Amino acid sequence: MEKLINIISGLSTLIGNTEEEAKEQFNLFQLTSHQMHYLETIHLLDNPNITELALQLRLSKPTVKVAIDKLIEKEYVYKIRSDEDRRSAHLHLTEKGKLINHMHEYAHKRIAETILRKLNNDELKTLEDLLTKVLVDK
Amino acid sequence: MEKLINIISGLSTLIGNTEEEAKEQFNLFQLTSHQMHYLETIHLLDNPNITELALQLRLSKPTVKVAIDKLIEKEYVYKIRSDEDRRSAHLHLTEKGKLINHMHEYAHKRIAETILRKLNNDELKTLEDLLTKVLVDK
DNA sequence: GTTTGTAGTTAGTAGAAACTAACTATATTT
DNA sequence: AAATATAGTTAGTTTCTACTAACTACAAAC
Repeated sequence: MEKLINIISGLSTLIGNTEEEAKEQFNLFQLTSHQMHYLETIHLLDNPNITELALQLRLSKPTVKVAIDKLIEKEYVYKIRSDEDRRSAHLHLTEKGKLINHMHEYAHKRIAETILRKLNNDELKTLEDLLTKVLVDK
Repeated sequence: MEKLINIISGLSTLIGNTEEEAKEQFNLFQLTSHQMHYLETIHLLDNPNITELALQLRLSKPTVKVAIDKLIEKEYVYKIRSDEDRRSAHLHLTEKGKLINHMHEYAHKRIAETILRKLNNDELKTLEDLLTKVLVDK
């Protein structure tokens, strides 16, 4: 188990650093880590309304409202009023807002490249199968 | 490559979520994510002084100084004045501050357990060998 | 159709987190 | 030894981040 934990630690560092670098690449356009987290959570929850977002982030609705207003102002997010419940509005990422996902994709691609550089075809196939086994149904 | 990227994405999510959960476990003792990042960076830089820490975090020295004062107050960090340059002081984590590392270790252990549950001995050995190959000398 | 509930907003406030400018104390350079 | 530079600190300010209380508009329950 000791060895496995060390490997996971290494993997965690590799992924963390690569994501960090990717953020810096994309960070040219001014966003705080908090604001990035908002964008990620909107993506994760698949267009939540303010109440759902506040719940997930464990913040009050006014706090989230103010933060979202700034992201709307900066054109990372827009609102669509719900037809089913006209009190409510769903949050969507603009193209600019979706860059946050591209950022993660970019990081993952870079890690994939590292792996491809280190392994031959057979090894790659084996690694994919094993990791798939690890990841299925959580 | 597509398949590999998806696997990495899954792995990244698994690690991210597990670290997140671990943080919540340990979060009983009041620390903001910013403050945790300070502790992690002090560990990463291996007892930096204020100037080095500010440089790494890309913040001004007064900002970092104020933040560190609070962490000292709360007994997560202490300072040792340098003998070589008596203007300077190095930052150290207290036992309480080192919990931040235990937190990561705890997350990694939990991931290891997930893997052990999914794979048999042969598969585990193969996975370890392959990932070791991926991780060596970056 | 009146009451009660819910989504979102507005206003006001408190504390945290960032900055610049200017200071003290120690080191280094000339 | 005087001038310059560097580490850390202090003071003052601005912006960000969070909250509660109270409001509007719509929905649901009675």
